[in-house]
Amino acid sequence: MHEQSVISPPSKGSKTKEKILKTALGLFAVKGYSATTVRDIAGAMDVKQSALYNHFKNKDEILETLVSELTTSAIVTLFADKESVGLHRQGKSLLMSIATTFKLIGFDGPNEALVKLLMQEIFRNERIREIYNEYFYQENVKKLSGIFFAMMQDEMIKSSDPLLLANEFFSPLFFYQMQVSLLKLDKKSTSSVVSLFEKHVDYFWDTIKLEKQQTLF
Amino acid sequence: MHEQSVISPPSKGSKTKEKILKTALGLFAVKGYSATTVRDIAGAMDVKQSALYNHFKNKDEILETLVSELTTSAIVTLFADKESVGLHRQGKSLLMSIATTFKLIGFDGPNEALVKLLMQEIFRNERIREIYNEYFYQENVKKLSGIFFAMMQDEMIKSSDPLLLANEFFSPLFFYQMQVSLLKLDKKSTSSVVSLFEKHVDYFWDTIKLEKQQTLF
DNA sequence: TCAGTATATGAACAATCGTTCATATACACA
DNA sequence: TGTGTATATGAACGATTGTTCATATACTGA
Repeated sequence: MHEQSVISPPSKGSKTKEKILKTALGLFAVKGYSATTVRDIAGAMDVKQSALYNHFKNKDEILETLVSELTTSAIVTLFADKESVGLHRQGKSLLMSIATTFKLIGFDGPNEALVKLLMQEIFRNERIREIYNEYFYQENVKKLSGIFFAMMQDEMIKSSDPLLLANEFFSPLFFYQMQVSLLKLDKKSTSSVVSLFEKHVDYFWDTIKLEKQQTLF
Repeated sequence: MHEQSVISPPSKGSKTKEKILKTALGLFAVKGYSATTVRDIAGAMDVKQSALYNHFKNKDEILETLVSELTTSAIVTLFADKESVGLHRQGKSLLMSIATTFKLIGFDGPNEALVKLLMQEIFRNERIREIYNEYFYQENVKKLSGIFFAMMQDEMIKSSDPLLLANEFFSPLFFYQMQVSLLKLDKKSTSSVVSLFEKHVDYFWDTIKLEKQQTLF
C-alpha cells in the first residue's frame, strides 16, 4: 500500500504533504472548499502558498486526495472488518455498537471534519456522491439487510422486509449525527441528541425483537 | 404582510427583484453560494451585473433575502395551518400526509432548490442553522410530539416517549428526502427511495399502533 | 407633452484568486 | 566534505472577484 513511487524511501512519508491535507481538511470543513483559498491553507501552517505546489499540482488535487481518503475512512466503515458470518448473533449489542460508531464519529476531530466536508460538497462533487452512495450508504445498508435477514432466519426478530429495516435503522443514526455536528458548530449542548443514539437502538430493537421465550443474554 | 415599505405602490412588486432571487436561488443550489458570482446571476437573466445593485446592496443581501424566505417556505411548514386540536384523530393518514409533503418537496423546483441551498450552506451560515433548527426541526418535532402524546391518551398508539417517537418518525423522512435530491443530481432513478416514504409510514404505524382488543395487564 | 423617478449600462477600480518560476535554502547520501 | 535532490521563498502574472459610479435609457404620473 505505498502511496507514492516504489523508489522513495519508506521512512520518509512526506510529513508536509500530510500536514497540508490535515490543514486543508480543517479549513474546508469550516469554510467550504471554494471559499478556502490556497493562501488560507498555507497561512494556517505558516508557509507561503507557493510551497504547496511542490506537493500538489493544484488546489483541486488537494480536495481529490482528501476525497480519495474517504473510501478508507472510518466514516464509511461502520462494521469491523471481521466479516464474520455469525455477526448477527450478537443481536441488539451489534446494533448498539454501530450506533456508537456513528455517535463517536461526531466527536473525533478528523472524522468530524471529513463528515462536514462530505456534507458540504456532496451536492457539487459527483465523486463525493459516488463514494457516499456506494461505500457509505449502499454498502452499509446492504450489510445491515443481510444481518437483519439472518436474524429473521434465526427467529431473533420478527419477519419483515430486511431492506426496509436496514433503512429505518440507518437513517435516524445519520440524522442524529448531523444534528450533533450542527449543534457543536454553535457550541450548543449535544446531550439530548446524543442520548437519542442509544434510545434509537432500544426503541428499534423493542419493535423488531421476537420473543420466542425469555432467552436474552 | 407588506414585504416592503408602506409608501411603495402595492401594485408594483418589483418583477426584476423576484427574478434575481429566483435566478440566484437556482445557481446557489447548483454551484453553492461562494462559487456563484454576481456575473453568473446577471448573465443567467441576460443583464449586466451592475444592474443587480439597484435591487440589492450586495451579494450577501441576496442570500439573506433568500434565507429569510425560508421561514415562510413550504419546506419548514409540514402541517397545514389548521392548528386544529383533534389533528391526531386522523391517525395514520396524518402521518402519511406529512410523509407525502416531505416527498413532494423533492420534486417541486423552487422548494427543491431551497432544500439544496439550505443543506449546502447550513454548515457555514449560522442564520440558516437557526432557521433550520427552530422553524424546521424543533417546531415540527414538537408538533409531532404533541400529536403522538394525544394519540397515546386516546389509546390509539402504545404508550412511550412522544419526543423519541417524533424523532424516529421525522429522521427517516429527512434522510429519504436528501437521498432523492442526491439521486436526482446524477439523474438516477429515485423510485426505490420514493417508495420508502410510504413504507416508512406503514412500518412505523404498525409498530406504534395499539389494537383495542388487546388485553393489557 | 414633459418632468421625475426607477432601472440598466459600460467602464473602471482595488482586491484577491490560483498558479508559475527563477532562485535560495535545507537535507540526504557518497 | 561535497554534490545532487527535495523543498521553501519571493515576486510576479493574468484572470476573476465584488463593487462603484457617471451616464443612458425606460417608465410613470400630471
